[in-house]
Amino acid sequence: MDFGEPSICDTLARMSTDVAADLHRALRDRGQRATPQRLMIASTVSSLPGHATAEQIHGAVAERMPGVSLPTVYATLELLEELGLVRRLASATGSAVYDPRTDAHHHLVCRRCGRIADVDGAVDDAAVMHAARRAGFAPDDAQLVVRGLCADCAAAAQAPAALGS
Amino acid sequence: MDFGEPSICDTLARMSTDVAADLHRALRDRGQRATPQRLMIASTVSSLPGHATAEQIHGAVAERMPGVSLPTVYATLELLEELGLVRRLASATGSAVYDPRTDAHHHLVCRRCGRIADVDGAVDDAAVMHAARRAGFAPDDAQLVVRGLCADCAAAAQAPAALGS
DNA sequence: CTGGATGCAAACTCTTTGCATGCAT
DNA sequence: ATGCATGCAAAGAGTTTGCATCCAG
Repeated sequence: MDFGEPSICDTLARMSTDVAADLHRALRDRGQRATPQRLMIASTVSSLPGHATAEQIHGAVAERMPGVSLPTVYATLELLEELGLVRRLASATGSAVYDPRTDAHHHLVCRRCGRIADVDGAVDDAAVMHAARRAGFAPDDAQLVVRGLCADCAAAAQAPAALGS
Repeated sequence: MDFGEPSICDTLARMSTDVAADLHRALRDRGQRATPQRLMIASTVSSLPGHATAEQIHGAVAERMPGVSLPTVYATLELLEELGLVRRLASATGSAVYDPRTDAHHHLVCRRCGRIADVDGAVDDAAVMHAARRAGFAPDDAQLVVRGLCADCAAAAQAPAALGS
């Protein structure tokens, strides 16, 4: 339980110590290695303002740790998803997005630009969850996906030719 | 309003007349062409028992109308989605799936095999919809996505080594 | 007739895999 | 020292695009 060894302190100094330490311990428990890349990717993801694609995460990581490869980012994101530190969302527009929020929340998906935004609010899903269990399905969690137009696209749709000012 | 012309009757005879006739009229209203491929793809999609990938739809269509190309299937599915006859779902496992059900319903997504199943039931999403509008989002509809394990995968997870009868 | 739709093939994007090197343990 | 993780490159899957031909209107 001694984390005083400074072998990775150069790396830790540039990332959120909490996330890195938690991940380090979680990986130890699983018998996996706490590499600087993994710690940095986890730290970067947890500090994201919102959702991001693998490529965006790769770019953000590369700013502070050049040389990290995209396959490593994918592998680490898969690992972080198994650990419950990030959630992968299937985007309608090609690339998957990763959500650093692990608490219960819902999503707004713009049908025009594909952007995904978080939205909070209580949802009564008891009837559906009950129906799911009756069908033999073992639910982990449920999220509401609201399709529609984001504020920008709604404005663009109402004034498609008014591009002035 | 005279649909008696038998120019596409050979095709119509092999598909649901209702869907084909409805699509024919909808396309006419949009100034687009009612080709045999489009009518057959629409008919095939509407008769699907559940969700299907573009490739599965292509295969089903090819059984009754050989020679239809995959790009045409994609283009037609995009057209049908615009017309509201089918809904494209972003699958977690690579390929997108198309849902012939256009009424309000919800989905069970297996985190292990990726299968998507329908589930019915009322969901109270008023709070989230209100929060969405307050954020400037213009919602079209909302569906609940329940993640978990399907019956098959739950059984496989509980008895990973017991493969006997 | 005429322009939109099709079929073919190739391009394109995103993601995963194979293998040699390197580093955490 | 040991073997998992990395980086590179290439393969793979799914989807879209370009263009010549064809057919619905």
